[in-house]
Amino acid sequence: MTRRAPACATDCRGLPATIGRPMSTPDPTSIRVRMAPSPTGSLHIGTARTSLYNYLFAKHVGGTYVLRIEDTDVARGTDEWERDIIDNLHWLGISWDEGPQVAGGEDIGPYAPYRQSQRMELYAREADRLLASGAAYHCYCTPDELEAVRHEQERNHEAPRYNGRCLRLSDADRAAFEAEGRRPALRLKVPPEPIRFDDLIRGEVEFDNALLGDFVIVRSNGMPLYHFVVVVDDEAMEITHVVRGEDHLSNTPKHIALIRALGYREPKFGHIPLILNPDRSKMSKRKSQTAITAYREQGYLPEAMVNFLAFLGWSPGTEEEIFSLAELAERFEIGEVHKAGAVFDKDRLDYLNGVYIRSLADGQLAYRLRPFLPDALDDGILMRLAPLLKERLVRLGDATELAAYLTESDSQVADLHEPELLLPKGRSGAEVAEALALAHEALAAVPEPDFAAGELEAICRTTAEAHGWKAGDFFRPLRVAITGRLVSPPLFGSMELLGRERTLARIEAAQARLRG
RNA sequence: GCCCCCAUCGUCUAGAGGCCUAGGACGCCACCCUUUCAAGGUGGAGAUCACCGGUUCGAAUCCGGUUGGGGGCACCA
Repeated sequence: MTRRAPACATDCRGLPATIGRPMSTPDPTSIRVRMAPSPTGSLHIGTARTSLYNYLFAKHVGGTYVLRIEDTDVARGTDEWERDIIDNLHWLGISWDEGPQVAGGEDIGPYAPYRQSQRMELYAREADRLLASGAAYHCYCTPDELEAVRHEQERNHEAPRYNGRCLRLSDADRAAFEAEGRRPALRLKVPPEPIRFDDLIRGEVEFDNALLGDFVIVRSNGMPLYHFVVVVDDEAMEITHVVRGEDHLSNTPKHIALIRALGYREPKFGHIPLILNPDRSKMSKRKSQTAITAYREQGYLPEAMVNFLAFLGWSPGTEEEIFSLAELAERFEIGEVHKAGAVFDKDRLDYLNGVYIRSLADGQLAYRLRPFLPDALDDGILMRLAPLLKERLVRLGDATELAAYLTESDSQVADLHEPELLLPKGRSGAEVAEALALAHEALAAVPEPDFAAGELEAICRTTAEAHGWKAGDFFRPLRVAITGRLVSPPLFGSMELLGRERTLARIEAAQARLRG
């Protein structure tokens, strides 16, 4: 329990009551949104932000937030990723009203199950309906045949789309294919009509479905495909607003075609801008760090991450920039979301993380630092260490290096530096050895109980001054001797934490190094 | 290739016809503070609002085009 990463900072299960709006206002026009991650990898930054926007939208309007696991492609390792996704969403403080609350756990909500792999019957039934109504038809084309057609089309500069070969198969043709052992895929007969919809973020958008071609909705092995399944589930779960990434914008006309064929009610769509790599392409693993876990492991705070993510593509229209999750939910308007993509600016995340770290109370910081520091440092030390580190942490993980001198042995620390590192500019080894001797003498005179930062600083300053040393120059060799580094937490606090005995021993060791 | 979306400092953005000789933040550069590094303070550089045409007394803001960027066009999700 001691080494676990910090749990989500807020109540994971729901927003604090301070949100200013009753959470479960029974509204007849009740808004239902969903997040449908696919457990094919660790929670992605983009997925996290889409989840966040859905969450903020739902909370803002008092709607219901559904988590649905898009595990159509039941592959190995799915459970692991599902766990990762749920854990990290919780870590961010994002909660949902319906869906699996715990990885592998029971689905909670009136529309359960919320895992697609468990809803196959429904998909099969809906597919049959489409087939029966003539809105969909069997296609016996093989992948090779399809590819050949595609190549042909490319050569002729035509749009690469299905040529409708199987649209009018005779029973004899079908029987022949079946006899060959071919199993049919199911294609939607896409009506060649213009599709327009009013995007929550972009306004009116129009596509021409005549350009689409009949797409496959159920594979020849019986597995339903994504476009079909989302539409069926969204209807079944009575989703009213589909808020998703812009990469789905051009998929929307397919979905609308499906919705019409199935006789469903059309939800509102909102397509949020993509998060971009520094080169402005869609943020990808290849070019950026995309796993939320990776940020968590480095010691980014969930509050900072949420604040940062929320502002990639949205702003409250004021110059305020620090917002808690609850405050974001209060302010967030889906219609204010930008249309253009936003580059993931790590410098800005770093800055925000620093702001949040500095705003933490010492006890909170100590608690959150726990997973990043060795067990050898007990809670008492952590409490005293926290204020020393607070001003200089960008990530919690940076504490590891800053506090390393505490757990390293005296000889390790000595080995960390060349003797030259001890020398301030313009000072010789002999002079510095002299200074260390003076410091050692002065510090040795401080009895154990008085060995505290204030006292140590006073003594060292007096000593430096008495011997014509500039404070900075006098402190440098001490810092290097004690921490083995040129950069450290404040010197006297560091000494105090190290303790009298080890402090003196390290100064002696440094003196020895200068001599030898 | 086809379709769709987008376009304000390097980055995130404010701006919804006159308040803009375009504001803030990050980053960057100075200086101050200072025991290192940070943090903090002060100041600075940085955007002819992609470009070209309209509309208007007046346009970053409205319209059209161009260019550029992005996304999508699978028996992946």
